[in-house]
Amino acid sequence: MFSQINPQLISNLEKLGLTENEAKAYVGLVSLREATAREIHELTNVPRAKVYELLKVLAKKGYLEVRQGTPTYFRAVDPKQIIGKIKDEFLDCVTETLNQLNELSYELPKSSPVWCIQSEWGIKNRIREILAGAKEELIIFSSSPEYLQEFEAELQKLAKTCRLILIVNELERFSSMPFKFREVTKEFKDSINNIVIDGTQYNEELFIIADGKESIGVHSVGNKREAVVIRMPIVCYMQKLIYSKVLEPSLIKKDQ
Amino acid sequence: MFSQINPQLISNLEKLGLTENEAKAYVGLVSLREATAREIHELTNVPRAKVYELLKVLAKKGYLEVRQGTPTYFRAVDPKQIIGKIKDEFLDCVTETLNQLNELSYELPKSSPVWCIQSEWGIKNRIREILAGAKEELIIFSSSPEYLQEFEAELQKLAKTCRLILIVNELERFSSMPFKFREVTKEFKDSINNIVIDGTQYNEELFIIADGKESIGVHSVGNKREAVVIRMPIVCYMQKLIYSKVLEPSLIKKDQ
DNA sequence: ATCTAGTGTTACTTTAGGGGTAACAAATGT
DNA sequence: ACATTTGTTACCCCTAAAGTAACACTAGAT
Repeated sequence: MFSQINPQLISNLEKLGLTENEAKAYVGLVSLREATAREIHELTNVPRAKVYELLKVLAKKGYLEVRQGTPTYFRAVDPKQIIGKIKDEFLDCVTETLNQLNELSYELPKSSPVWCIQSEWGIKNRIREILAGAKEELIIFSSSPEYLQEFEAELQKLAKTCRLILIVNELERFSSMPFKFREVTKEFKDSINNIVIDGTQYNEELFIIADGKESIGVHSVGNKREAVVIRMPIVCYMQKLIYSKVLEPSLIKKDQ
Repeated sequence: MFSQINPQLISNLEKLGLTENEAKAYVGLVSLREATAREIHELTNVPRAKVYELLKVLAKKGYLEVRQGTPTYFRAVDPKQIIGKIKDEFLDCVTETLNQLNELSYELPKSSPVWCIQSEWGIKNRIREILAGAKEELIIFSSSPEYLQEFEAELQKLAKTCRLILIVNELERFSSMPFKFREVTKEFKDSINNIVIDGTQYNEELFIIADGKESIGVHSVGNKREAVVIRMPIVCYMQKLIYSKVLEPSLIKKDQ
């Protein structure tokens, strides 16, 4: 009674493959250490009638031990063992699945010209992929220090192997990062600040051009982020051109 | 068409948290690399109407990228990334869950006298636990070399630190294992061979007594295995006595 | 021995999520 | 202008899991 069950724990166990009631019963039993069906029911509010079958299932899975009798007593197996078992089985499944998927997809040609990515994780993932693939030149425009910072490690590595051109909208806000930044023209800065199309406001946060053939633009629409990957060489050359005009003339690198 | 979808792969992906249709759609897209909703539908037989929402969900999860248009094109993200992400999230969940469970259960007192274990895995687990806890003496009866063999490694370690008494029903069948075995009396051998209670046949496969205070008996009922753990010192002393009478008199160790 | 409270089982209802089908508006192509 | 395809919506169906209620059986109490 005093120790109310942690709903977060229940939902975690559900992610590990138990049903809600199974999770509740197991947690109840771990709390009580050793108990009858009724005691578990009273602690967890799982219908008493259900507790019996649940415990049977859990016993068959090896999650608990049984002492026959009236009433029957149950005892939880050490969670470390149980969770360890679940983990091992899951990891086996992971490697097998990956192998099976790889049989289907020889290697990804990354063929197509324009792609839109809608998941936060997918965007970061793709950015890292592009950074990892950059060989010679990397042009980056950023208006969000926080977001850029997430890739600081990768960028520092890249700084050794290829030409890094970092363009930002306000120098001061990026002063904490150990890179040489350039600033865009005021004109450009104002024009990019808040783009509104069809009533929705776009906010360009990051733009990367790698080796003049691959680009990714990240912008937020409302509170959602979205990214567009463009792989057509022509488009990227064009965009390179734009960015070279976007910089304050005095800051343009000569050898570019 | 030619590359029929591997149902094993689908069920694996389901274990990793996708629904059946999500799995099919994803596998279809990985196979096609880049495709429209219709193409995925034709390859996987997932109703076309469903494909759209499925792909939306998968895109939001970051499993694929989108090229807007009519028709909209979809592209699978490298499975290594996706499965890796799923794995990481799962492992996070595992450690969090374990911590939460451990907050509930300080340490398991393993108090109670008699417990029954019904899962194959749970039995082996408990046997190893008992072996690990043995300090001085270990009496083991086995009638199944295959089963005993599973614990060969543990037993070899134990042989150095405590008195190992291995009793078997037929010496020849255990000749492949590097231990000194003793044989039971014919009388006992016959009596234990096939015990029938209430029409069901019990087959005692393994019996362990550790330090005269903890015992586990494993027997098969029909094709199912079951184990009984007994932790009452009295019972175990009694059983030790029985086993000392069970051995051929000539084989009894003097200092026992 | 009888009564009663608690144990264990069974059958039924409800609910939610996933899957399948059909119909339709919008977009595209002829 | 028409036919086809795309993308969306509204349904139905089925199942797994959760919740409910009733009942036979046991064990202890009187």
